[in-house]
Amino acid sequence: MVIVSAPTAVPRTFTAKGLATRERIVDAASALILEHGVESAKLEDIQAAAHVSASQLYHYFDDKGALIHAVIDHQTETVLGAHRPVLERLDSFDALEGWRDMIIASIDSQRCIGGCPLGSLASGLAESDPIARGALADSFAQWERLLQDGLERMRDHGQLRADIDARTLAVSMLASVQGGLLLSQTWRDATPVRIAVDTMIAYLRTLRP
Amino acid sequence: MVIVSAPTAVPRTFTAKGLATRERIVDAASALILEHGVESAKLEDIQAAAHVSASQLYHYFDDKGALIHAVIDHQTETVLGAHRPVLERLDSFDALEGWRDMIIASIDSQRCIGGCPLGSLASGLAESDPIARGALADSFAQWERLLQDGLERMRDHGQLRADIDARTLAVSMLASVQGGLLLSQTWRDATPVRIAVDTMIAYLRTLRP
DNA sequence: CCAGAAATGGAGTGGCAACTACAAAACTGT
DNA sequence: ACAGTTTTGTAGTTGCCACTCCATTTCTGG
Repeated sequence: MVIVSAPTAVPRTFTAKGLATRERIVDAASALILEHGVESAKLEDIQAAAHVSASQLYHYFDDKGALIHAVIDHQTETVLGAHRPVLERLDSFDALEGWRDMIIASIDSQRCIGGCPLGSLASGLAESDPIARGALADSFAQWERLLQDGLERMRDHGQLRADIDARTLAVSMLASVQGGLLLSQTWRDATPVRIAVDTMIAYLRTLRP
Repeated sequence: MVIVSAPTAVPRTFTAKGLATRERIVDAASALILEHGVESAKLEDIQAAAHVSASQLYHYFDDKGALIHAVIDHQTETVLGAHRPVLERLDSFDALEGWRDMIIASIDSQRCIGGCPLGSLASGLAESDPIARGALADSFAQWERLLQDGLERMRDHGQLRADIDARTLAVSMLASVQGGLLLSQTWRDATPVRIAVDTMIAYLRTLRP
């Protein structure tokens, strides 16, 4: 059997109703994946949670991988969407502590289940889905960028010395958040992430002019 | 059907040859799980890598879960076994940098694949296997203890102020390592973990007497 | 209002991977 | 040497779960 015409994916067009259904699926998948892990989340459960049938799921996504990629995009928007407004206003240590409180409130509201939506996805997909790893690498890069810009703003506001390396500090803060959330998830206790971020903030205080 | 006698697991006894086979299986499973992730690692591949048949695998382990628990114990011993001798000699900033170099050499030798063996297992099992989560929580606690003791030794050697909170700093360092390794794994670049640990060391330098 | 398209229902099916059955071989202690 | 035990080989089987098929209903544009 020879494929004659190019197998270009038909550019599917969705109605508003269709898009709403698609969104319901992604929402349900995001929640179940966060709660049970990427690999343990079954499509059947996602269908039930989203109140859709199997045919609907496959109407909107080619396969499970495509759904997971949509979940990555969704969680990236959710996480960055929550952090962006806070980090874009970063200009003082008070604001920085507000950011820390947001992180703690977030993990606390989940009872430490699931950890960081992006961190869990990254860890669970990095070695089995190269495309997913690339997408998550990009998500982390955006997050890091927000932190870097925020730290530079703090510097420009005279809160930090002029010679700080904002990029290095941003990577360190992101690592502290991710590692702290992993420990909090494993220990089922929000303390570690609070300690990790507080320690980074304490370090930044030593970098005041 | 009523179970009359208590279903106490028969305390199986293995010969030296049997234990060697069991070890081969755990070694192969550890490597494949690190390379492909917990859920993606197939028993069939593990059998092939360990050169054992299915019956052998089930002779030594009740099921896949039991094998994974053995892998957790194995990786805990591998990681802590590597860090223990270094952390037990922690008494200076030079020694601390030696520890950092060990971590970087380790992730580099794996080409950033798999990240931290314990971190990946924790993230992949925390929401699907409570027993595994508990075991890994304990592994992290032991690791943190080693760090805490090391920091206290540095303090006692006059390298750190007397009023430092070693426990808090140990948690922060562990979080930096874990978060750094996750970023390194995702970005396929050892730089993040180096930055994360170096930043923590820089902070400790501000805590000298 | 009516054709074509999109959305949905629901009962499949196929493949894979965890797990089992059973017998033979290799070992161990006496 | 031999009885019992441990180790191993081979060839299944079973259940789950991602994915499919086709009919039906609902929607949209002209």
